[in-house]
Amino acid sequence: MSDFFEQVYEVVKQVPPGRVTTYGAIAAYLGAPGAARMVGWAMNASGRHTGFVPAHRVVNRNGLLTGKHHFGAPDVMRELLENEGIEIVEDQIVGFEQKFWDPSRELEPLD
DNA sequence: AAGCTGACTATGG
DNA sequence: GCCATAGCCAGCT
Repeated sequence: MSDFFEQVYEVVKQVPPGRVTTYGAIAAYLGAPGAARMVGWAMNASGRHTGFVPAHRVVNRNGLLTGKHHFGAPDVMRELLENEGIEIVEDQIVGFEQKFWDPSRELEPLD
Protein backbone atom coordinates (compact mmCIF):
# COMPACT_ATOMS: atom_id res chain seq x y z
CA MET A 1 0.00 0.00 0.00
CA SER A 2 1.41 3.34 -1.00
CA ASP A 3 2.10 5.85 1.73
CA PHE A 4 -0.26 8.22 0.02
CA PHE A 5 -3.15 5.88 0.72
CA GLU A 6 -2.12 5.55 4.37
CA GLN A 7 -1.94 9.32 4.63
CA VAL A 8 -5.46 9.58 3.26
CA TYR A 9 -6.74 7.02 5.75
CA GLU A 10 -5.00 8.84 8.59
CA VAL A 11 -6.89 12.01 7.73
CA VAL A 12 -10.24 10.37 7.05
CA LYS A 13 -10.08 8.46 10.33
CA GLN A 14 -9.67 11.77 12.14
CA VAL A 15 -12.87 13.22 10.74
CA PRO A 16 -15.19 13.53 13.77
CA PRO A 17 -18.68 11.99 13.61
CA GLY A 18 -21.32 14.37 12.32
CA ARG A 19 -18.71 16.13 10.22
CA VAL A 20 -17.63 15.66 6.62
CA THR A 21 -14.73 16.62 4.42
CA THR A 22 -13.98 16.66 0.73
CA TYR A 23 -11.61 14.80 -1.57
CA GLY A 24 -9.96 18.04 -2.64
CA ALA A 25 -9.42 19.19 0.95
CA ILE A 26 -7.68 15.94 1.84
CA ALA A 27 -5.58 16.01 -1.31
CA ALA A 28 -4.57 19.60 -0.64
CA TYR A 29 -3.70 18.77 2.96
CA LEU A 30 -1.48 15.94 1.79
CA GLY A 31 0.33 18.32 -0.51
CA ALA A 32 -1.23 17.03 -3.70
CA PRO A 33 -3.81 19.65 -4.72
CA GLY A 34 -5.70 18.55 -7.78
CA ALA A 35 -5.19 14.90 -6.94
CA ALA A 36 -8.68 14.62 -5.54
CA ARG A 37 -9.21 11.60 -7.78
CA MET A 38 -6.52 9.72 -5.93
CA VAL A 39 -8.31 10.34 -2.67
CA GLY A 40 -11.38 8.76 -4.17
CA TRP A 41 -9.26 5.89 -5.41
CA ALA A 42 -7.82 5.50 -1.93
CA MET A 43 -11.36 5.23 -0.61
CA ASN A 44 -12.00 2.53 -3.17
CA ALA A 45 -9.10 0.60 -1.66
CA SER A 46 -9.96 1.57 1.93
CA GLY A 47 -11.44 -1.87 2.50
CA ARG A 48 -7.97 -3.37 2.35
CA HIS A 49 -6.75 -1.06 5.07
CA THR A 50 -6.57 -2.59 8.53
CA GLY A 51 -9.17 -0.75 10.55
CA PHE A 52 -12.31 1.18 9.83
CA VAL A 53 -12.11 4.09 7.41
CA PRO A 54 -15.20 6.33 7.53
CA ALA A 55 -15.27 6.88 3.81
CA HIS A 56 -18.89 7.98 4.06
CA ARG A 57 -17.66 11.21 5.64
CA VAL A 58 -15.83 12.07 2.46
CA VAL A 59 -17.91 13.74 -0.21
CA ASN A 60 -17.26 15.94 -3.19
CA ARG A 61 -16.96 19.70 -2.91
CA ASN A 62 -20.73 20.15 -3.25
CA GLY A 63 -21.48 17.87 -0.33
CA LEU A 64 -22.87 15.39 -2.82
CA LEU A 65 -22.67 11.68 -2.02
CA THR A 66 -20.95 10.78 -5.25
CA GLY A 67 -19.37 7.65 -3.84
CA LYS A 68 -22.51 6.09 -2.41
CA HIS A 69 -22.49 3.33 -5.00
CA HIS A 70 -19.21 2.01 -3.68
CA PHE A 71 -20.57 0.99 -0.29
CA GLY A 72 -22.14 -2.17 -1.58
CA ALA A 73 -25.58 -0.58 -1.66
CA PRO A 74 -26.61 2.93 -2.78
CA ASP A 75 -28.31 3.69 0.54
CA VAL A 76 -25.58 2.61 2.97
CA MET A 77 -23.65 5.87 2.78
CA ARG A 78 -26.74 7.99 3.38
CA GLU A 79 -27.83 5.87 6.32
CA LEU A 80 -24.40 6.05 7.92
CA LEU A 81 -24.39 9.83 7.64
CA GLU A 82 -27.95 10.22 8.89
CA ASN A 83 -27.01 7.97 11.79
CA GLU A 84 -24.42 10.61 12.73
CA GLY A 85 -26.95 13.41 12.61
CA ILE A 86 -26.30 14.57 9.09
CA GLU A 87 -29.32 15.35 6.95
CA ILE A 88 -29.35 14.16 3.37
CA VAL A 89 -31.63 15.46 0.67
CA GLU A 90 -31.34 14.21 -2.89
CA ASP A 91 -27.98 12.60 -2.05
CA GLN A 92 -26.71 15.96 -0.89
CA ILE A 93 -25.69 17.03 2.62
CA VAL A 94 -27.92 19.68 4.17
CA GLY A 95 -25.92 22.58 5.62
CA PHE A 96 -22.77 21.12 4.16
CA GLU A 97 -20.68 24.23 4.77
CA GLN A 98 -21.51 24.09 8.47
CA LYS A 99 -20.58 20.41 8.71
CA PHE A 100 -17.51 20.75 6.54
CA TRP A 101 -14.34 19.68 8.32
CA ASP A 102 -11.23 21.06 6.68
CA PRO A 103 -8.08 19.04 7.58
CA SER A 104 -5.74 21.91 6.73
CA ARG A 105 -7.63 24.03 9.23
CA GLU A 106 -8.44 21.46 11.92
CA LEU A 107 -5.17 19.54 11.80
CA GLU A 108 -1.60 20.68 12.03
CA PRO A 109 0.19 21.28 8.73
CA LEU A 110 2.03 18.26 7.44
CA ASP A 111 5.25 20.13 6.75
C1' DA B 1 4.59 -1.29 -22.19
C1' DA B 2 0.92 1.87 -23.39
C1' DG B 3 -3.52 3.49 -22.85
C1' DC B 4 -7.89 3.78 -20.18
C1' DT B 5 -10.33 4.72 -16.09
C1' DG B 6 -11.96 7.16 -12.17
C1' DA B 7 -15.68 8.02 -5.10
C1' DC B 8 -12.56 15.18 -8.37
C1' DT B 9 -12.03 20.19 -9.37
C1' DA B 10 -11.47 24.40 -11.94
C1' DT B 11 -12.18 26.99 -15.85
C1' DG B 12 -14.15 28.64 -20.15
C1' DG B 13 -17.75 29.02 -23.72
C1' DG C 1 -26.45 27.59 -15.88
C1' DC C 2 -25.30 23.59 -18.40
C1' DC C 3 -21.77 21.18 -21.40
C1' DA C 4 -16.87 20.52 -22.89
C1' DT C 5 -12.06 20.46 -21.79
C1' DA C 6 -8.18 19.89 -19.19
C1' DG C 7 -5.17 18.82 -15.25
C1' DC C 8 -4.46 15.37 -11.73
C1' DC C 9 -1.83 10.40 -10.73
C1' DA C 10 -2.20 5.53 -9.19
C1' DG C 11 -4.15 1.20 -10.51
C1' DC C 12 -6.02 -1.88 -14.00
C1' DT C 13 -6.50 -4.04 -18.72
